[in-house]
Amino acid sequence: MRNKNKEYQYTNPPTMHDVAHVAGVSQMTVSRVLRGTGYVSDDVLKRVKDAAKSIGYVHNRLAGGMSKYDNPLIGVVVPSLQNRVFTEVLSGISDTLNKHNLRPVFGVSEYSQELEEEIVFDLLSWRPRGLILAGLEHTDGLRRIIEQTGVKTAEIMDIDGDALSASFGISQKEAGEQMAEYLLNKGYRNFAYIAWLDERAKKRFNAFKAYIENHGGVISQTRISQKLLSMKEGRELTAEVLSGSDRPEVIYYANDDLAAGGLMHCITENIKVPEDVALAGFNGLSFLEALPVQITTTKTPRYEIGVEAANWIINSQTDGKKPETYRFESKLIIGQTT
Amino acid sequence: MRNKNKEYQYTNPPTMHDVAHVAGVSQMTVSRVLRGTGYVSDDVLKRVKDAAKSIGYVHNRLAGGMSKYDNPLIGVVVPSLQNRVFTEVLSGISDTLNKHNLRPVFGVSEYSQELEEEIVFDLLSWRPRGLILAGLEHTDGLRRIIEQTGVKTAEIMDIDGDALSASFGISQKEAGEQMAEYLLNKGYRNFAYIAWLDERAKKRFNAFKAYIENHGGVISQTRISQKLLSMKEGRELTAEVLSGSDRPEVIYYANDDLAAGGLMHCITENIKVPEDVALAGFNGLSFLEALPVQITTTKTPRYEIGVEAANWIINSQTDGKKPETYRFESKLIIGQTT
DNA sequence: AAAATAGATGTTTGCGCAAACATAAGTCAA
DNA sequence: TTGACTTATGTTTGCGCAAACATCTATTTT
Repeated sequence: MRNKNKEYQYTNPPTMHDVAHVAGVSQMTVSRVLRGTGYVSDDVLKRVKDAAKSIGYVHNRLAGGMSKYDNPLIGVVVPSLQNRVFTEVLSGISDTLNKHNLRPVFGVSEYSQELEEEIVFDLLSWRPRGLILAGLEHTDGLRRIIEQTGVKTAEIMDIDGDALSASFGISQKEAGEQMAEYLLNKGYRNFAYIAWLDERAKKRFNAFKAYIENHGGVISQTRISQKLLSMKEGRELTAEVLSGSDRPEVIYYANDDLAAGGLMHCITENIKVPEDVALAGFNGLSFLEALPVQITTTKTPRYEIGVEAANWIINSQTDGKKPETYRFESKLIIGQTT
Repeated sequence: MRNKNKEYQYTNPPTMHDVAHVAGVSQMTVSRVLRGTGYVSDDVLKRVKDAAKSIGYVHNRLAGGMSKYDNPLIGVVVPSLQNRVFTEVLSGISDTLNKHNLRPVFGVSEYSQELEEEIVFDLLSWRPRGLILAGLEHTDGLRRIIEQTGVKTAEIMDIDGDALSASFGISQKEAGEQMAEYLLNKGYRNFAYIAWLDERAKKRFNAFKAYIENHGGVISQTRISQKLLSMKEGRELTAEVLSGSDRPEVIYYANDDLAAGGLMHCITENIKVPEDVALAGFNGLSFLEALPVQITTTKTPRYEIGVEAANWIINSQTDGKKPETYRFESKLIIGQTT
């Protein structure tokens, strides 16, 4: 075996055995060198590393992953990549995983629970160390799979409901009520609501509506977009809402993009904000700071949620514990539009 | 073996062998049922599927992946998730891969070639079917690894340079020249440039600058942000550029977010666009349509680039072919800001 | 009726790695 | 100088699956 023959015909792609042959050691020694475990002499260390580099050896995790059970993959499923909220959470997740040399494998569910289930089932075939999902609403099938496999699962963005094992997010209910309370205190009574109803927005709005109606206010109009939520959509729906005879005093939007679109409509049409109509958004995206007028909104710690969810996957023990809730605070940002 | 004993104590997590035991068939038959290949009777088919579901069996790709060589993972590395351009490309990639039941494993390089190399090396340990990278600029180490492993690699967003094996994008050079030509024809001669210099923007600007200077124009100011490119940044830098004594006639921005920020500054400060200063962006993001004024920009087919790159990975043969270039057309969108 | 074929299932084997164990040489204390 | 450890390496084994091949039965063809 101590044969430094550089002409060795290794298989394609090269294996540890090929590296071992070139370096004149055993396969196991190569394994030790490449993982940095156990005892290895300096001489052998160098020979092996050189050999690996010279033949272009790349570790094969499919093989090693089989014998042990410690996989550096984390499954991540988000509803959309078009929504900044999710890309910011993803950023937090990605940055955190990077630090630990873990990789996200991921899927986009298009806001469909069925597709989410399919994707998760597929992701589980990679035996990921953990799973990060958006929201608390999932199919029964998904819940069952997760229980049966016992995969460590973090649910992000929402904490109002039953978590599988840990949820990370703000209270949508509280955020809705907080905004309602603020707007009522400002004296507004006639409200409109513009949204695209994803689960989180739905919870927020229900709390908002209940609070308003219990305190002498009224939701006189609601507009639910079927398309995705964007500035353009917000602008169009705002035009609709304001064109009617019963003009609301305030429009509450399901997110900042919609609200910013509404503001653009008002600027274009010379509608005074907040005198003619007040506007409020949700999320507290940073682009709001660049607008001519600061929009009132609720700021949510999206990046941090991603970071903490990822950290939890990495560090926590979940041996039969009860579901945990990691509550993040949302913050009312009072701008010039209310 | 024909033993339908439901009390069978299977290992945790369950394997095909466990399913086989419960269903009273051989492991190989289970494999056939679950993959839908070969001959299986209806009776056995049902028994196996039921057994798999009842014990919560999830396919283990780490095992199967070893014996064959056909992996449903695709490695994807993008510079950032904060930049909409990349999330839109990712959407195209993700949608396309979804259709073929392939999954992206992915990493964010933070615009660092060194980090990109590290991530790619790590991704390769999963023996992905292909790799999608952003841009044509990579470390020598990365190039070497890709050659040695022969992994099928698509490079997206840029085609002005040497591709490893296939590049998908627009000609940044041409886009820069096109905008320069248009603005010169409009009569503008004094230009400012605001950017965050990533490789693509750099190429675009160099072509833009050369064209301007060769045709009697002058770039009187350039501002390079060290932070990420955002509306807020665009607004601040625009304020700076316009505060000097030598006011440019036009500001060319490296992307639409910056340009929109500039527009917001002008709206706020009552600066007339394009009379006092003209503005031009890049990308043609859809949120521009919601702004009070249409910004002149260059529209790029980001989603399509993602789709085509993914399709190429899925379908093409790359046995020693020369590098291919898939050229997409960018389109000048003339708005009201020039 | 014999031969050929389609249909349904089982058995053996090996993928590339790392855990577990085995060996062997060198170092140190008593 | 012996035994106990430390350091450095090798050997065997099995992870879970799918390819390759082997059987065997029921049809169909000639």
